[in-house]
Amino acid sequence: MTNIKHVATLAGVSASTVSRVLNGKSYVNETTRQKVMEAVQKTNYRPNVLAKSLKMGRSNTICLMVPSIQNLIFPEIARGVEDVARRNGFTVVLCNTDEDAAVEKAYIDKMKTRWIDGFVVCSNIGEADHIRALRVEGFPLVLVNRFEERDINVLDTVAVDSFQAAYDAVQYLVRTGHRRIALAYGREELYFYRERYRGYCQALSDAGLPYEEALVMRESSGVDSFYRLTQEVMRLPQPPDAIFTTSDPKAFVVMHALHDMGVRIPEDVSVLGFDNVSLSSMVEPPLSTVAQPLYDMGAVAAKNLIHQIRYKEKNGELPPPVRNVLGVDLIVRRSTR
Amino acid sequence: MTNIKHVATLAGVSASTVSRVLNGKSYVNETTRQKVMEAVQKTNYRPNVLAKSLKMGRSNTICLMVPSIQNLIFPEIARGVEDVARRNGFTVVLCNTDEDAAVEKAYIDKMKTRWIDGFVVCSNIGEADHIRALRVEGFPLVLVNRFEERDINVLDTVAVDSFQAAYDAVQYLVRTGHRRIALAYGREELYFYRERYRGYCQALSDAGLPYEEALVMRESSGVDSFYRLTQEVMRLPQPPDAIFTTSDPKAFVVMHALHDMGVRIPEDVSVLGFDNVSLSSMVEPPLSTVAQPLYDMGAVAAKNLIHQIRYKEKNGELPPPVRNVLGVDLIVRRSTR
DNA sequence: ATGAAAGCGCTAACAG
DNA sequence: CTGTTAGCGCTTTCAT
Repeated sequence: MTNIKHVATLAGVSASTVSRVLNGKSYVNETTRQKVMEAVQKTNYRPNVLAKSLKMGRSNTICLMVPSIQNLIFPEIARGVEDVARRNGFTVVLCNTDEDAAVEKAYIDKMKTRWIDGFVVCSNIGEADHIRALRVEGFPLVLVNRFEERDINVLDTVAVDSFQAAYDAVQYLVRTGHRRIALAYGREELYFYRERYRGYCQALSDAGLPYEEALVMRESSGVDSFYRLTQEVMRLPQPPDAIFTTSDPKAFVVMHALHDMGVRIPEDVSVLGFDNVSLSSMVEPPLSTVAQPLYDMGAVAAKNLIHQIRYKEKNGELPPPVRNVLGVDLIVRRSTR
Repeated sequence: MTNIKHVATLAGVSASTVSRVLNGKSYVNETTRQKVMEAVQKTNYRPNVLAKSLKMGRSNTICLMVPSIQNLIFPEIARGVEDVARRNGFTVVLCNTDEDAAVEKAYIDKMKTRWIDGFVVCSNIGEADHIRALRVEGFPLVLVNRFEERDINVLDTVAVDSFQAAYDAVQYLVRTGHRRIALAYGREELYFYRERYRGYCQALSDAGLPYEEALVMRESSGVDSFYRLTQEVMRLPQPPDAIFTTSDPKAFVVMHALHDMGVRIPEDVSVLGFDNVSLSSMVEPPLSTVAQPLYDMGAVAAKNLIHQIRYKEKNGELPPPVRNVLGVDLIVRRSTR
């Protein structure tokens, strides 16, 4: 690898001059600038980012922490993050945590020693104060999707309005004639699932429909538990005429169970999902769902993070936190009537 | 951030001694070792990886290059890579290339300036000599899934035996009574798709079945083109009684088209996929498929890469390339009879 | 406008 | 066994 000194001697100048022309921070005589550029070309010189980072205390690298990239929604988010990172000269390090606090902590620790510039995290942050601590320590941080109510406007967040989205979704179901709407609830420790639940309740109530505990399916052991829960709810004396699921993967399981029971979708019961994961259009029937702009969420998160990084560089402190709320789209396909 | 000097003065020794106890390369008096460890604890000292990398010419970071993490198979592979990387103290940088040679080159360039230790690449390497060049330049490199025949035993590779897997799959179809087996061919510029095609042809021929060009569906514009192709093939005077697809996403599209035509699966036609992507068990009917051990492929690739890195460190040169061939499993679900 | 020198934090000879 | 020194490649005062 050719270094700045080679270039300098080749151009007949000092290393500092080369640095100056490359970083354009200071004025340099046009003719020497030319000479330097020539030498750079000739040697195909690339500055050593490590050395630069060491010197500058900045690595142009950000860390993306997700529970698991195997979970359908995170590849989309990750792609959004990576695209804007790349366009801004940043590199992204991928960390799968499996929602294990120990792994998370170990990763954070490791990232700090690399002088990572900031963190985009989609973690289960309920108890995760080691994540919140990041901002206190001065690290740019943005939370995507997973955070608590108390984090809003305290930390930077990006998400959809889960309450409103669920409310609108259920209202749609009511408007299209459904009267007994079941809910496939997600893990209750996650704020956004609680919000979707609230939206469901509120929409029911505003429509004058009763809330029935028997109609809310509560996940016990992973998404697969909805297979059994679907069977149970459909065997009720008065089974539901629609099932609103708080995520697409749950909808897939529900549809599967329904199919195995010989229940027709949407003739006997409508199924409405949440997320619009890439495969939701491929199942049979194609799933109606509330589309979260996953890619955009990643992109917005990265933009916000990079803004924080630059702001901090300039002002020595983090900008005030901002809450990014993105809109959803109701995609009507063929699983609802 | 506390640095090695703080620790040194706190422990009343020199920086080199601290370095020595932390890296355990050289013997250190037990009592001074104690003192140092104490100081390390007290200050919660973490070595600055950047400085270390700069000094050592190694970053403990590897680069994972994929066309797009949004493509269903790459999250699994990525997870395999990341898990073994983490367990070995490596960090992974994620690069989505969209199979764009320019993006690939830019990434490689950038990675080199970070002194990345090695590359795991799942790229469209047909013409990509900038990838092959990596090994010539001394970079540890392993190719997953995508490579040409001429790369085998020249570069490190990991993949399944696509020919054999396809051969066995078609043989299974024949054994279960299918006589007119269509093939959903993939992009022909990819070696592994050509191999699957070869396996298909050979199995047909060995079973005494004729090869019919009309029965091979050739992708024109992305996976969606199989919707139309399926319609066409099913409208043939003698339609197929089975469709073997060279990837699961193609199978999903095929099934979709079949369903829309009112063709029953598997009663009228069996569908057999390839990959065993996580969603293949969730579609209706659950997809029978040739399971590639995607996670393991990633894990093996990372292991191989790390071995190369260590070998090179020790011997100053790369070890001879190895070809890793992993086994597949035929998963029979309900889309085949 | 440019060069010399110091230093980011660490490791590895080289002495002792 | 341990301290001193040099240097990885870069940026940034401070002189000139």
